[in-house]
Amino acid sequence: MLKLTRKVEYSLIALRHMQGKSIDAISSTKEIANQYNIPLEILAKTLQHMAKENIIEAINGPRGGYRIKAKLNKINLVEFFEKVEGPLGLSDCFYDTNCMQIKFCNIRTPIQRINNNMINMFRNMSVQDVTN
Amino acid sequence: MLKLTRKVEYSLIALRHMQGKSIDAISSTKEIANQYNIPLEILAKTLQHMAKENIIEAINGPRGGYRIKAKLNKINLVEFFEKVEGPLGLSDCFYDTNCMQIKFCNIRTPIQRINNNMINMFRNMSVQDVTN
DNA sequence: AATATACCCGACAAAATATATCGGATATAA
DNA sequence: TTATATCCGATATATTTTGTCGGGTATATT
Repeated sequence: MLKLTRKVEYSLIALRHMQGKSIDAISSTKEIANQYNIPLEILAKTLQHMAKENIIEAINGPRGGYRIKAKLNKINLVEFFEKVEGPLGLSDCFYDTNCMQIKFCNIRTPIQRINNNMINMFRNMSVQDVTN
Repeated sequence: MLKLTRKVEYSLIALRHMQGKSIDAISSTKEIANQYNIPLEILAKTLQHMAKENIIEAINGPRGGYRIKAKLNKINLVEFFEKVEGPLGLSDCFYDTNCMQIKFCNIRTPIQRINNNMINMFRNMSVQDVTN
């Protein structure tokens, strides 16, 4: 409950890794996977995903890899989490109306207040706050 | 990612239900399950668990059920979540040292800061803030 | 042009977690 | 005595997360 996924963690590890290099240095999947002991294929997927979201940029071919593309201090953690993992919320019912209990539920409003607090907290932090 | 479990939600729904009654009124599992459309057996487990944690009190026999035992304004949400679901943290590595990546990890400290923010947020809210 | 390296990507598989069910027990009011 | 309600371990199902596989495309280097 209330955990980050590995995908988010791997993404942050990779970004922090790239952040530690000069601005246009390139990091390959293999390099990062080896250094942080992350399964190669999973990390590959994760990086491809971030590339699609324009957080990083892919360079093909031998000597290829990735480098940071976005301004990490301009992306807050809610945006980042949603780019990597999809909709964010303490309960599905805040972005998906398929809950069978919704019409009986007596805690939706109070939970929503907590949810707003959580969202605000994450909105007040940038990716760079984590990767720096 | 970052979701409450049904168990926590059912617990809160039940507490709020009881909170709406007079102090020593008794609510049965069946009554609550019916009213909020919750599977009976799951709710039963959930209530038994809360009873063991002394949040509510069980009354056996016919016309039995549960009533609130603890001061809900004295239990913060971290305590509550941990009573119901166990240890709380954005990553396992903050309460369990079994992560194979821990010695390579470059984001543990920054994530821990976020984790502390989240914990503090939940610590500043009582169960009663939700059930009232 | 051939080759080797690295990204691309959908489909699949395994593992972990969350959710739900079952069966038989005990307690107690009526 | 009976019916109702809690108690509780074991098991089953569903969902989500995590990891794997196979065959593709792009490009630097030789």
